[in-house]
Amino acid sequence: MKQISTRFSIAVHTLSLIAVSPNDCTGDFIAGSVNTNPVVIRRIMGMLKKAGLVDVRPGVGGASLLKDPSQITLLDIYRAVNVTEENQLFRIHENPNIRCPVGRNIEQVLQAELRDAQSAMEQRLAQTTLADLIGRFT
Amino acid sequence: MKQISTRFSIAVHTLSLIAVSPNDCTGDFIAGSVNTNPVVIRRIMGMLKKAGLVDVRPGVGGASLLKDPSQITLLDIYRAVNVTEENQLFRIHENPNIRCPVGRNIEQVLQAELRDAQSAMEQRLAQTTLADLIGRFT
DNA sequence: CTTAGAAGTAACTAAAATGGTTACAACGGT
DNA sequence: ACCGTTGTAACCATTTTAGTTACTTCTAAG
Repeated sequence: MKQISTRFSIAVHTLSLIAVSPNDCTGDFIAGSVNTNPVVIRRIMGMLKKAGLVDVRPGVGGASLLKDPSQITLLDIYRAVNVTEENQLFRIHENPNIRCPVGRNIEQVLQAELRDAQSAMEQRLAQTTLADLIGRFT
Repeated sequence: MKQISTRFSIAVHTLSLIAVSPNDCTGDFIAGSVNTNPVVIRRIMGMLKKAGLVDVRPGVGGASLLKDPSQITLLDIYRAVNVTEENQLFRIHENPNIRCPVGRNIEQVLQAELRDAQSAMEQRLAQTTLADLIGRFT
């Protein structure tokens, strides 16, 4: 089955690190904690930057949060790294046979259901903030 | 972003067809309504069969539901076609640095949140039955 | 018993997404 | 000016899909 990219969990990890140790958070340092290649971190940092969650300084290095951890939800992070795809968790097969009653209506009927299901997941993500997570890294 | 396979929507389409026209539901007929290759349908039918949702008869052909449409939820179908993967919608990066407080705890903390989010989506899918959908194919 | 039609399945392919990697340009304090 | 860092481009191996061809197996009808 298809799974949601580790970009999401890496982004949460990255933001947690920045929140916990505001100093020394270079891409290489974060990559060391995540245990991956620094370029992977830079790519994700670029998405977080574009989403307005972090400020990254070229040259000198180091990142800082642009919002308080209590104001950043998992949904914010999820949306930041799931680029380019607007809103579609589920795919629906295309071009069903419109001469068939089922084929003619399946897309519209299913889309409403799947949108609701996706929304249920996202609303759950919106309930947890970065601050909530940090509190559990005892 | 990764999306959930069209296997799911095709499976819903397939079961709807079987429920609406219990006769003549051969793989080729279903493939004609879905507008894909018959082998794709046979593969999905095999999964639905293994999940105990349909009975398919080799030789003569034709499929029939093993449960009433009001007893088949979208979650049942979702689970039937998302084979082999047990329960993981989200992936979490592996082998974080355990010498880092964040790296040491991120997996456990995140896993609880993501499980809840996935569960929220699945519970929404469980609220809709095949009978609900069929009623909308006017 | 034979045959036609259908399911079951293996094997191959193209396309897309992912995550890792190397390489290099651009930037900015010290 | 230098050094460490960010920002990207380019490339690659792996995985997942979904479509396709081809072949075997099965069952009912003739």
